[in-house]
Amino acid sequence: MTLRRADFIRESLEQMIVTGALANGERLDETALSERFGCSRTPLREAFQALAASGLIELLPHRGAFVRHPSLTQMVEMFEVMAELEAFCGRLAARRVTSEDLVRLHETVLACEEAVRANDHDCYYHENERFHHLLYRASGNSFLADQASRLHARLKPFRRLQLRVRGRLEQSLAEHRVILEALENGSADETAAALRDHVAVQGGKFNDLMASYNASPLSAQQA
Amino acid sequence: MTLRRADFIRESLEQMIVTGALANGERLDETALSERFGCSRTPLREAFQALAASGLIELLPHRGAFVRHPSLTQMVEMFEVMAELEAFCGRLAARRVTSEDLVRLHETVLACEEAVRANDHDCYYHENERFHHLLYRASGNSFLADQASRLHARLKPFRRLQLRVRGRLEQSLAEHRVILEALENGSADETAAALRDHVAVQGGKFNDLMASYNASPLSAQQA
DNA sequence: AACGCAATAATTGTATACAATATGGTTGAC
DNA sequence: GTCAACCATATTGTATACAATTATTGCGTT
Repeated sequence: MTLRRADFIRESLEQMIVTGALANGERLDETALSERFGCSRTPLREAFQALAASGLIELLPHRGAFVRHPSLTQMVEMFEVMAELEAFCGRLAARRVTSEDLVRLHETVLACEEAVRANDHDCYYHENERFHHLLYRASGNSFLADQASRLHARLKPFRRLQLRVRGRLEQSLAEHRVILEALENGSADETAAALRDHVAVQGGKFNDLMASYNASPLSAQQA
Repeated sequence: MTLRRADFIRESLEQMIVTGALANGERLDETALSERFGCSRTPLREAFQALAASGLIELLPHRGAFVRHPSLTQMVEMFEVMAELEAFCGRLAARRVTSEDLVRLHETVLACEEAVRANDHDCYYHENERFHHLLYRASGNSFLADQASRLHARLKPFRRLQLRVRGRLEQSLAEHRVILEALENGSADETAAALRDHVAVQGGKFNDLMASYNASPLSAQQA
């Protein structure tokens, strides 16, 4: 039971940052936040350390904690890395995937199909998460899986925006099917390529992303 | 000027962990360490947060901080990811590298040659670091460069052990030459492949690594 | 003798008090 | 009138005191 006050605060602040409730460049006032959370500055400062480590805020000595939303450039850079990490997961998984993994992956694809039919974006979103995390684990490299999961989590708000684009659900589902088929065939190159294309921000997707970025509350001026 | 006590402590503890001065599974006593560093528990706890974020220690609620050295399996996993990250850096750099970057890379290769002639392992080690960091930056993706640098830093103690193996210096230098040549030719595939081979733990290198791992102070029993 | 429970001790988590540093405004000189 | 230096204020960094939780040890029971 991890009932540490600091952990709760970290998660809360993380939510507030990624949802845009806290604007970019905003300074996190320790006193104000401690009153808001009904605690002292101590657990807040511990939460700050963790947030700074994951890059969500910047900690300037004797000056305070500042929210750092990724710029459009940084976001594209992160997606570029994410695409490569996922491709590598797929490459390894093509050799190492177990039959149980494949069963679970098939389940998520079926669930995704159901979600598309029902036009249930939230459901699709969650099954999509499950598909990707299963894939990370199927790589057989737990360190890689952790790294991929972390970056995946950081890109979460932007992915959510992307899925709002009309027709993206169906396209995403079709790509999942291609990935899974390549995986079952055990062809590493095809799996990797399919995942890279699935994740990478390129062509029309870039314009969609840029549009949603500009429309999102995260788009406040950069430092 | 970042003269925070907590930052100094973090670096100190980091050193103590990676050098093996702190054994695996060892519990970090807040009171004992605060006396040793001549400070209170507060900056120590902040340092713990940062160390936990980079995976060097594990923070169990109400139980304390425990040193977590990577197991041989985890180490191999990390090298597997490192190889892929560097390969990707090379792939991008092959398209994006500037002439200034190439000049600097040539300088490090020359310095490495000098170090090999003088049989100066420390000098070679530092120039090797410089070569790789230049490459990360040359990828033109600063997020990727950061991620690569972080993992590179975490693998530092093990790489140092590897370079001790007889003949490894000359082989490493030769590989640097191949990488740089591929980079100058602008051939992404060759650069990526050369870097993957350079970093990957495979064949005889695996045995060398395993031997040095078992001989190192980090090899204490896993949790 | 072994197991379980309870009280005690030790350690972590949090609050508060104090010290050090940066920021902003005011005053003075040029 | 502008710039620079200095002081006042606010905020961060650290120390210490207190609360909450866990580990340990001893005792009693089976």
